[in-house]
Amino acid sequence: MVLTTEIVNDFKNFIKKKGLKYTSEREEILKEILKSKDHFDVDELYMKLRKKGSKVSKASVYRTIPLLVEAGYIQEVYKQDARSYYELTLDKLPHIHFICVKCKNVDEIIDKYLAELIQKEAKNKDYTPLTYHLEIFGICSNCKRRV
Amino acid sequence: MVLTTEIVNDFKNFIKKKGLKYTSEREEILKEILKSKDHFDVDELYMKLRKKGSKVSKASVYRTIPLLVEAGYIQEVYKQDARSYYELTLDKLPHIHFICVKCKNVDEIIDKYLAELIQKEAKNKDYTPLTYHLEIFGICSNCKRRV
DNA sequence: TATATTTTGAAAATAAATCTCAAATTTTAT
DNA sequence: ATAAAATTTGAGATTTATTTTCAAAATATA
Ligand SMILES: [Mn+2]
Ligand SMILES: [Mn+2]
Ligand SMILES: [Zn+2]
Ligand SMILES: [Zn+2]
Repeated sequence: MVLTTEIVNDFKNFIKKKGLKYTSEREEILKEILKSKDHFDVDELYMKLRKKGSKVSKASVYRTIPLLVEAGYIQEVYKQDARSYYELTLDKLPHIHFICVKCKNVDEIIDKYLAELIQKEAKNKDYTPLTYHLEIFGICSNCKRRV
Repeated sequence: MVLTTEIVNDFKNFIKKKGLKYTSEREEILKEILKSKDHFDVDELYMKLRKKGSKVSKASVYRTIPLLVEAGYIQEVYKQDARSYYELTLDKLPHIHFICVKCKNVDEIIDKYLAELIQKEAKNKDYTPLTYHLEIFGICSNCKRRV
């Protein structure tokens, strides 16, 4: 577990180092994302902020996300219905996403051999891996039962 | 190597079995796709058809693709810049896509342990896998050299 | 405090994918 | 072969996530 205040401070330094200005909107968005437990899209995040009384615009949410990706706090994990979903990178091991094509539920699986496999293939191609997605589309056990 | 005429005939049967009508547009689109050697999006496919003098509309291309996916001839392999890319499933082993974030080049890697890993995890979750994508984003060897 | 620079919100623009609907085509029935 | 029924087509309109525009507001610097 990493402290929110510490992350917020690191982000401030990241922003400053890039010659950008540290704004309350950027901080609000980061703090809200740090509370997320699973996958989110821009609209969900924006709605959560509004419900708390925040006045941030959707445009600012869209503009802040690439900064948080670059800073390494979040990652785009998959796209569904032409929408991008993100998740916190912190405290998380790289994992597989099982996406049920019936109910759209997304399940996470940690496989300890996956990272090795990727490192091996990347080295073989002289490729520097940054991030990866393994998405498996199929039918979940719930949906198999109720046919 | 599978014969085009044989595939075209199978597709005709597939369409008929679904109670749909077999049209010259659907056949044209399938034949063009069968010539593809790598990944394509709807626009590229549509442009190739038009250059050959075909009169098919983009709407028909969009409408035929899900049929070809359902029939198992093609697969959506990744999304880039809000666009879906497809490839022929025929004669191809499941593979990894290395996507260079600098030059956008996509490289294919066949890993013989990947399919096993997926089967193992799916069985563990009582999940029926249909398709999967493993995309690795990073920097390719070419782009590493010219910094 | 004044100045320069960046960021913001609101609304317009963009673009891939989907939808609409009358005309054309395919299939089935006669 | 011909007619009727059903589906598909092309063209353009619509949808919707994301990006862009730009004047006003906020931030950083002097
Ligand atoms: Mn996840
Ligand atoms: Mn491929
Ligand atoms: Zn399900
Ligand atoms: Zn490259």
